[in-house]
Amino acid sequence: MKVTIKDVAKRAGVSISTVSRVINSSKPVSSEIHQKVSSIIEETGYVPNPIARSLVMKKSRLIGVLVPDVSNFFIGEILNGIEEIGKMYNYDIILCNTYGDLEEEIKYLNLLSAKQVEGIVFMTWKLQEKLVNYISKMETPVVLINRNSKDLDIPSVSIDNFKAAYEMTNYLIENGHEKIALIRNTVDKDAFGFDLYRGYEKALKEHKIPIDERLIRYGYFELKKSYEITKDFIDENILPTAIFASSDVMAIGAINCLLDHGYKVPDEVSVVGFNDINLASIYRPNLTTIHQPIYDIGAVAIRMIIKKINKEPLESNVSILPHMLIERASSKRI
Amino acid sequence: MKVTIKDVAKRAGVSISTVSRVINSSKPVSSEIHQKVSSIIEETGYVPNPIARSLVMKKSRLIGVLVPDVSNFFIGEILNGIEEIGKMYNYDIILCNTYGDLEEEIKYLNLLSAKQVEGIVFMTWKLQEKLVNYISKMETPVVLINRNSKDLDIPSVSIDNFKAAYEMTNYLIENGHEKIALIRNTVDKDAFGFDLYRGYEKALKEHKIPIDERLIRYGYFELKKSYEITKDFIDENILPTAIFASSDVMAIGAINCLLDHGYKVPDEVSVVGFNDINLASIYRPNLTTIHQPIYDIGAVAIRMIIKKINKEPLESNVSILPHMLIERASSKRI
DNA sequence: TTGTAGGCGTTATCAT
DNA sequence: ATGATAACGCCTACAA
Repeated sequence: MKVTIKDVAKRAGVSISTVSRVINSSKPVSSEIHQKVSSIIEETGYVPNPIARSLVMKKSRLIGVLVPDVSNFFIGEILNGIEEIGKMYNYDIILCNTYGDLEEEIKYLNLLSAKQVEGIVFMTWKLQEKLVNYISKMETPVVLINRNSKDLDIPSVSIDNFKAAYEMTNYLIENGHEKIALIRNTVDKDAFGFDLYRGYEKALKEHKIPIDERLIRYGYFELKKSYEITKDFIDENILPTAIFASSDVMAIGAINCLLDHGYKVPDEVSVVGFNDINLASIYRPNLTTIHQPIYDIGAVAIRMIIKKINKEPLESNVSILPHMLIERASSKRI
Repeated sequence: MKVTIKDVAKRAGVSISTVSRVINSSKPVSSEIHQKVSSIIEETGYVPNPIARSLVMKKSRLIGVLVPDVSNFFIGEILNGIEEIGKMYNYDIILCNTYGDLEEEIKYLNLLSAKQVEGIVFMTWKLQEKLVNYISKMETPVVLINRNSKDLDIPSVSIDNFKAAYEMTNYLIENGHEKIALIRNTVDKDAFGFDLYRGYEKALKEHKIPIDERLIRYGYFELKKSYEITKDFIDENILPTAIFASSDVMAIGAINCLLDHGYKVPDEVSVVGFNDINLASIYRPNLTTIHQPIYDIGAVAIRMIIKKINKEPLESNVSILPHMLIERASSKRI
């Protein structure tokens, strides 16, 4: 049987209030009683029941984390940041996998707030409007990951995807590329990575390079799809000199396809990615990519949610973290 | 303000017990009252407070998951299995990152059981004896992942690492290799992967191939270390014809080194891995490796812990899942 | 079938 | 400084 505060009180010959006081040092307790109670807590191995505590305090010290795929390379690194900082503030993390499915997301959003989590860190591939409305109405504070939601009033943290894509496209152009394919995530405006398209477009326009719609395709976050797209470029005989993939994984899909079909990377085709997941520097050739401070994204997100929980003001509703273009072996000047 | 069972009772003009009964269908309720209460629950959006419920039921419907590194490729895939099956049984997952540090592990083990989790899925790189003793004494049920603990009375799930390594070594030998390096994880007997060494040894012995201690090194789970080891083989002029790494990631470290130094894989050196993480078939050359049913390992583990929670008997204390040697492009006959 | 009341383990507000 | 006691929201004998 678990020992409770009552047991301790009884054995110490004091009231439970006193025991509570020494546990929480919420009010002064005479040092001899403090001694006694402490030693009894020690010997009985008493630990306060956090559930009972939550009930009266109305605080669960739980933060829900909703992600579309735990095993995703990018997300795993973010989770590290979330978990570590959460623990630092004495919060535990409840992890939920949504598969990016809208219904699952709403279901879990409900479930979590019913479970009395104090806040929710939310990440998804596609932030549909329905979801935004839903979240805005929730009482539990939510922060979004990897979403520039200046227009929304939901706090969020991410890099400046638009600018990063703009820089990457410029980099390719400055290295002599004109036929630059873009492998986007999805068609949807509300999907993760839409800003990349805008950045790409702007760079091309500024350099007066006409946009070739045939070179803009959708990889749906999948390595395999990206592989197929690249194969299509080959088959359709429109292989560009550079491929800009919206994620490192899709960049690798493209490179794999190229290598499998006898093309040299980067000698014949430059391929660049986005995110700089660990894999980007493990894979050969190393990926030229946009470095995101992935761990920090998680860390900042959970810090924001904790601030929201404590009703502290956020410096800014959207936190934009710095990115960096990293040139490695998968791209070259032509 | 959150609506409680009292509010519902009041508005329905019944007692809270009646409301409780319709929520849990624990006892018969006349259909008209049932109607009424239901509709009020509907319109108020009442949701039972799981914390209050936990307190009286002494069940939190929470399962703790302790892993050494969330962002590890192998672990991410396991988490998918854990999360999905957990949800299926209406359990939530509390995720903790231990970094494989003994003190952290013990700390979290305590923390979790204090948090009233009903069970714990535990994974670590090094299962020190101290930890085993500790776990055996815990009241909260624990199941170990990826550990053949026939000798322990702690339930566990994994593949037959010994047999898998034996098969892999045999495979290499049958393909003409005699100089086979083994990149182990760590020196420790209690570390994850010790059985691989035994399997390797047995295969060599059976084929009367003398064991060359210079070819057995320790990569400590790290790609970088494995890279360095391979570099050492080159520098010391003892590069074998085959390298058997205890993990896919370390196999990739070895291959990267080989490629960087102008060696052809698999033409000059065969390199094989272990685990078959997603990356194994993404990386080029594709890795010959031991396939583990990674998702299932997580799924089985959580099923076991749920059985333990419900005090149902386990068919077996150790669950050994099937593995498979997958031959891909990183190895060849010589 | 329905309601009353006690209890789950804490914290917090009163008195004392 | 210490001790009763009332919450917190829910479940469950027991009574009616």
